[in-house]
Amino acid sequence: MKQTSISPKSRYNIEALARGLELLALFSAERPSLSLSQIVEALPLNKSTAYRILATLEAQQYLVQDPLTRLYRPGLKVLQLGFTALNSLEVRQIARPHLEKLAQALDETVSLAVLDGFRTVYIDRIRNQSIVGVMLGIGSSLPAHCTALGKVLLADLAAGELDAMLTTHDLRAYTPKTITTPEVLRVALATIRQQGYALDDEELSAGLQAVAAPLYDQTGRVVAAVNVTGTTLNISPARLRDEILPALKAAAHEISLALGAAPGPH
Amino acid sequence: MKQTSISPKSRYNIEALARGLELLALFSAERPSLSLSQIVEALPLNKSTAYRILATLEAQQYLVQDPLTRLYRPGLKVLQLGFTALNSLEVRQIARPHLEKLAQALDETVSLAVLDGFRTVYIDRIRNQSIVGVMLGIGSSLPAHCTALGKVLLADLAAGELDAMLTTHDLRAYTPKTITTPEVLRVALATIRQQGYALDDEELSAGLQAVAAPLYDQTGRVVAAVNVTGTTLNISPARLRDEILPALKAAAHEISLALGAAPGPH
DNA sequence: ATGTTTGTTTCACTCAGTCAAACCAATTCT
DNA sequence: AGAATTGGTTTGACTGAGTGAAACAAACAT
Repeated sequence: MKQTSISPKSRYNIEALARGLELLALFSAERPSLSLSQIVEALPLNKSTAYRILATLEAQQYLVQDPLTRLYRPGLKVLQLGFTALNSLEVRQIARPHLEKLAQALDETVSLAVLDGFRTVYIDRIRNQSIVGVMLGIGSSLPAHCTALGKVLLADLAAGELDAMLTTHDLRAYTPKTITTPEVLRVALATIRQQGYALDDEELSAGLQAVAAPLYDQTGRVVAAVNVTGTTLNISPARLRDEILPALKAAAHEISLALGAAPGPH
Repeated sequence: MKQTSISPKSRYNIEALARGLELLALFSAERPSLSLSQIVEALPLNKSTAYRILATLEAQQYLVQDPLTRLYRPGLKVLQLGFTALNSLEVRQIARPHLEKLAQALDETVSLAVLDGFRTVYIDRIRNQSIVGVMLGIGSSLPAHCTALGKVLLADLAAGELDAMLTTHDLRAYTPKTITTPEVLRVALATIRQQGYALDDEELSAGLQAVAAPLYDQTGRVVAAVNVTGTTLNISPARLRDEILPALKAAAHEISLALGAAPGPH
């Protein structure tokens, strides 16, 4: 991402630590537990080095090892940390009650997300009881170009930032409707910027629809976004326009105010 | 557990990594963001060493630095990891629907926890809408001796394990009703073990009541515990005995079965 | 202006981290 | 059964990565 070629802070990188953190980051929803050998083949580490890293992570309770299978998985320390991270996001704290209100009023699932590079990271969600819908948990992420949330967040980037993103990430197609070219995306973002919301009509997954609106803070920058999701079945274009969109925009505006944004025609 | 007294795995400890992890663990709900100097005074680290560790953690997205205040706070990587940790706890996955059912039936807050050393760590919770109640989030922890959950979990420890705990942790009093001596605790745990549930009558906080029941897995060990909490106002002794306790025990039994425990008179 | 605090950078010394390779214990194959 | 394979644990020697002291810079308070 940032390439201050000559004097990056990364000059201070301490390798033993970096390796340990990389190892830790190997664990994911798909690979919740790993063996020493899996780790060694996934990372360019010597077996004994990996072993020592594991021992250290385990001693610190960042990992626990199942004594039978010898498999490692994230420990409670990680959990604990994760939640302090979550709670340190003040956007979330502030937005929470408004999201609840919105979700209740519409009886639909409402989510809150921030941008991390070119990815949309979910940081909160109030679900309705419908069976179908996004199954992604808090903390997980999706490419930004194919979600309403992502597009709203991208729309506020400086031109240069967006350019950088577009050269390093390609716009993978998830459905026939996914935006796959930089040109089309740029146009879409311009529209979104002026209309103050974004739509996702089956760009990520067939049958899935979403509307998202940006949240502004004191500085006038977009710091997060809220969306309402539903299936093509229970959200008609009419309902979306007449009921959902106004409620969403109102909620987003309220939250922005609570975040200290100047009242204005967002 | 095996104690090859002079050959603990900790011999493999790699210090640079350990220090980094300790630094990371400094962040908590109370101290969600820290400056370099705060860190240096909290840990036995040289300023420049701490600086390098911070740089490394930041490069790996484990921390982010507010460019204005220079304060560091946990990054999204940590969040992400935290949730994979949470989801890797299969107890939680399995218990979830039963907890929801229980919470709905009683219209009270229901929590799920595991034991970590001498602490009770909350790993899930379904809240009711009442204003008062435990304000602790998932991932946070409390001393085990003063909560119903904790006592249920302690009750299953081997005598030796409990002894070890009691010598290293003292039983801090949170209210006049808190159990503060090992002898009393041992007696209480024996009772709990045979009756299959634990009560907490204002042992942690005045006005707060809880009942907890253990969850068993295939091996017959207690792996987690469920509880129902409420205030002394809305939970009468009668209601507790006649309505809540039976429902709780039934739910716990169901979950245990789902975890593969042998059906039996728990 | 002057002192104080906090963050950044440099540098020389040495010990911590690394890799290769041996070792051991289970599995699986013949 | 023995042989071969796989995955985990342990050792030791070499050396560069990590360390602390101390100088430097910038921000802040007085």
